[in-house]
Amino acid sequence: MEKELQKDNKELLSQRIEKQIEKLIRSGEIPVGGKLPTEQQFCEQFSVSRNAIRPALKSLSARGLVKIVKGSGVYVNEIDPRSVTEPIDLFFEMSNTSDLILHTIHMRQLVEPEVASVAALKRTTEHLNKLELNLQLMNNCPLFDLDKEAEIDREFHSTVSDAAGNPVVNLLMEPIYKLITKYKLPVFAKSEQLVTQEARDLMMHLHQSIFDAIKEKDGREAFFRMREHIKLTEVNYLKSLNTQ
Amino acid sequence: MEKELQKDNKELLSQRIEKQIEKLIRSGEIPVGGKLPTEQQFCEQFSVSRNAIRPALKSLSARGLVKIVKGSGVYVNEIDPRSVTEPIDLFFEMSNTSDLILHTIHMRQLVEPEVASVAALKRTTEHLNKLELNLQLMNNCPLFDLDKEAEIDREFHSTVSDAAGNPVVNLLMEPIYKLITKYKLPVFAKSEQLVTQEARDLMMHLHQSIFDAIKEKDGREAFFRMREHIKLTEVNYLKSLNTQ
DNA sequence: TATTATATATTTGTATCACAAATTATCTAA
DNA sequence: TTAGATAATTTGTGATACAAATATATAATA
Repeated sequence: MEKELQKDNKELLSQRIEKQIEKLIRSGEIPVGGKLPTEQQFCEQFSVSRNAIRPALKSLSARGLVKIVKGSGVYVNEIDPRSVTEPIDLFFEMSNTSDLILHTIHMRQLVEPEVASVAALKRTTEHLNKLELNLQLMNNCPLFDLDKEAEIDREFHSTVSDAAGNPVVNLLMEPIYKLITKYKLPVFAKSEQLVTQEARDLMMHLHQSIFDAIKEKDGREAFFRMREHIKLTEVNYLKSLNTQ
Repeated sequence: MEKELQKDNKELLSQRIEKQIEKLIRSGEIPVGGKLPTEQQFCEQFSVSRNAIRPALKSLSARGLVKIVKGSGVYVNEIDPRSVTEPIDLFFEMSNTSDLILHTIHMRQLVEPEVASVAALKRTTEHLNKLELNLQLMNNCPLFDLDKEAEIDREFHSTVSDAAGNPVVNLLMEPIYKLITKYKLPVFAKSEQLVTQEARDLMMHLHQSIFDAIKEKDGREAFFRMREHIKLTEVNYLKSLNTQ
């Protein structure tokens, strides 16, 4: 049962084969966890060599559709939610303009206040513990260790999102949180004139007030404190741009 | 100048090579548009065969980091924003549970009213024209052509997002809009009892009112009409689940 | 000189063959 | 029945050759 490969010429053999195999997967013909035909079988079906099959499988593997196990076979992958945003991470990382960062901050302004509000209602004690620990870590973080500060900051917001209990929001916001690390790079490059104890105290105070609201299940309060916090984040970022 | 390959054994040769080459790219050592060494050169540098290099390059290509041009070479890719969400599309497509869809609808409730509000202030006449055309298309869409209706619906919301002028929001919301097509599948599977002219009229009326608000640059009105619309969307989806 | 056409060289894609390495299936012995 | 050894299967890598697309160099022409 040899299969047809529509020859759109200009398209490589391995690419046409990749599309064929992808169809098998996306259509559900081969279920998740199921085993694909062996390279040999594909070779016969498509009447090509392994050198045409292997790049197709490798590409599908890199895209997360299949998992290749040496000595065993190729299996349809259960997609890992944590991996699907990696291309976005890369994109943000490589187009790291101030415009982009401002857009991400604006998106945070859209999403995070509401998220904090929902988190206040749905949070578990585990979330509270994690947030409390986070506040301590921030308190112990050296004033000039901006990388560590940013990482703790990221963790805080990521945890609040998690507490809101919407995995879709989590998934899509994570790449944005990862950018927090980049917020203060201009500051660091410029000088330490903006790295003050007051700025740190203000940030910590806002984190604390957000935490308190979430702890008290006060959604409205959490909403406004978060909005205030992100607004301050934007102001600080703009300030750091201007002093450059 | 042969390069070191730390042998974490268990990890394949081609995978270690892929990481090495990825470093060259992410570090910026080879700039965007720059040309990578040829397969031959890599073979010499790493003292391996082409069969170890080619899968590494193919994987990087599938992940969007490089572009392989037959007869020419391998080049560092300028990442295409439209492609970075493809893994998310696939993930949503393959984990198509009612829970997931509800979560996406909740995210829409978080984001879209604000987006509509901003769109009302920033929209261009091109956006208005596109939206107006969209309303006509919906008006001419047969009542029972649910696929077409969903596609027009998706286009409407996508355009409103675009009008808001935040590419990050656009990028991250697009995978969610693509799911609109799936909303009414349960309905279709069940029966046509929920496919009524009234429901269609109501939806069109809301689209129209959102459009009007955006046209009049009335952000507040756009906000509430959009909120109403998404709320209705959720109600309809829940209804369709219950009748199943 | 500048441009075009031709020829040559370079580079990636595919075909074979061979073997290594990991896994899976089979068989044997206790 | 179970444990261990053996064989078979399957993907990974090496090597060589050639096809196909592109890039470079050369030569011819205006």
